[in-house]
Amino acid sequence: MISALRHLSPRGSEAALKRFGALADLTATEIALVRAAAEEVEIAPAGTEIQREGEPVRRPRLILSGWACRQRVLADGRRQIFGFVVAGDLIGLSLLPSPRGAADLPAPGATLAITSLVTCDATGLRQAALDGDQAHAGIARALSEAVRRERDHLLDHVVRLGRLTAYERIGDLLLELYARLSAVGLAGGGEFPMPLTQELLADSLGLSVVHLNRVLQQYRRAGLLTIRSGRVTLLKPEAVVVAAGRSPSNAVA
Amino acid sequence: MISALRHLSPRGSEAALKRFGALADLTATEIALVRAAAEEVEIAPAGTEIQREGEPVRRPRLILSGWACRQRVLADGRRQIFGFVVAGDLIGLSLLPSPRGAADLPAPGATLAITSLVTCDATGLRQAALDGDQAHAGIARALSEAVRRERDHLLDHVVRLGRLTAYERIGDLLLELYARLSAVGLAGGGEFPMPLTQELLADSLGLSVVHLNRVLQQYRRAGLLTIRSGRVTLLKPEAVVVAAGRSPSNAVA
DNA sequence: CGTCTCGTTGAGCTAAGTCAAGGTAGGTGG
DNA sequence: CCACCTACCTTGACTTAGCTCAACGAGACG
Repeated sequence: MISALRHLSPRGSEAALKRFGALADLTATEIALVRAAAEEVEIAPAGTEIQREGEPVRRPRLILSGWACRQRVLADGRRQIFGFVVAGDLIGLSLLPSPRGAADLPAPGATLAITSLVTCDATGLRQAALDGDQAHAGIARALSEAVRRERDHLLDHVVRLGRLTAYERIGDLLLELYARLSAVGLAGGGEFPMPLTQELLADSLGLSVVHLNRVLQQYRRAGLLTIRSGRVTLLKPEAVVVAAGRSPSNAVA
Repeated sequence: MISALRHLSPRGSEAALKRFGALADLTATEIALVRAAAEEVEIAPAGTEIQREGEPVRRPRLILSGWACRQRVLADGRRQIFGFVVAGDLIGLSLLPSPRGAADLPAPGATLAITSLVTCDATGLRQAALDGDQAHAGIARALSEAVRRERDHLLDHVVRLGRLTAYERIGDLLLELYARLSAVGLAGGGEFPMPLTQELLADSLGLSVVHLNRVLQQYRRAGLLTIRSGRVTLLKPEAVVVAAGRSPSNAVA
């Protein structure tokens, strides 16, 4: 199931590495450490279940390129997606101490590769962060920051699902993705790649595919944005911010 | 705002301490450490905002008795509650390394005392967990476990909001509360105290108060449970499990 | 004996879901 | 090159879960 090929010399992972470094100031030594970790990559084809729910958590990995999502599937087939993972994000990372005991716990959700996914092992980075060595303080800060952001995204998602309308939810999620992809250099000028099917978006936003489609039409007809051939174009980003019901101050976050 | 009285010799906190100890096996020394931390308590009256959103995170605290909730309020007044906190739970705890930098970050949500809330400072416990001393391994495991459970509850909440019907959401939340309170000895025989108003429940479950009320009627009329004078009674717990759409295996979790 | 908070109920409305039928584009095999 | 999948998107018609507005009841409290 985790059919993975191993390669050397990854391509196209520069952005992810740069973004990881942007989480905190890193020393030259630390940067070298990160690059070394990214030397040996694993490629998972689209559709692969990187992590199965309930099975022991795998070692932490840094995404170098591609998209994944964390999800849970109910007994009757209903699915809820917790969030999406893009280049520069980490999966399976917990900065809890106690190396033993903390691992081998059942995963609270599955992780699914949406596109072909290139990752590298982040176990070394995690250990560097936890060894208390002052020389690795930057790595520690970067990983803390990554964990913190993941948690914040989850809280945002709870608000979306609980208290935003379908129209607001969509705008809000697209703005989050735009901001996150911009940080990795994968978005700019209001555009970004969008490999997510409407089914994935619907299962993330707690909507039916049909309704999601109709609400997207509203955005399209209002001239606020378009989604075509795997790309999102925010034609009027400020208007989308308003549509999402965000306060202007919260806009860029 | 954080009008807090300081007392010694807390009363009624035994259950919370016992439950904290149940998160992991603790040595006698560790138990003494926890008891020492619980010597000096802070009492926040109901309605107090223990932690304001956006303000620097306060030092971690262990709840000895009372209820609180973590929430976010939107610009137009809509509110989303992320979850409830009861005796034995921790608030403001992050086990990230880097003592500096990790603190002073803006809180991603507010924490509100629902009832009068008795807490004690958990900074010492946190430090004991992070100092790497083998003598504190139990504390470290207990805190990791607490963080892990909090995250799992949040994921459950996302599923509730995104993919469960109102009827299922209510049953599911009540079952979670029942399980958690049972662990502290505050619930048993299908009964537990319920200081939450219908407004709090509604803002947690992403429903309107009116609709929440009506769905509660359904449960009541079906003879599955009652909520009266601050107490929930699960008359047919197994039937509630079914109503919540949980698989039997997942029932007790 | 007002007033306040909380719970309850009715009436009517709307956001969102379901069911069902096409449409489009890329991919594969004859 | 065409014929045929298959996965995904789109649209229409209809149903329903959940919301809003509004009124009222009951207990708590000064």
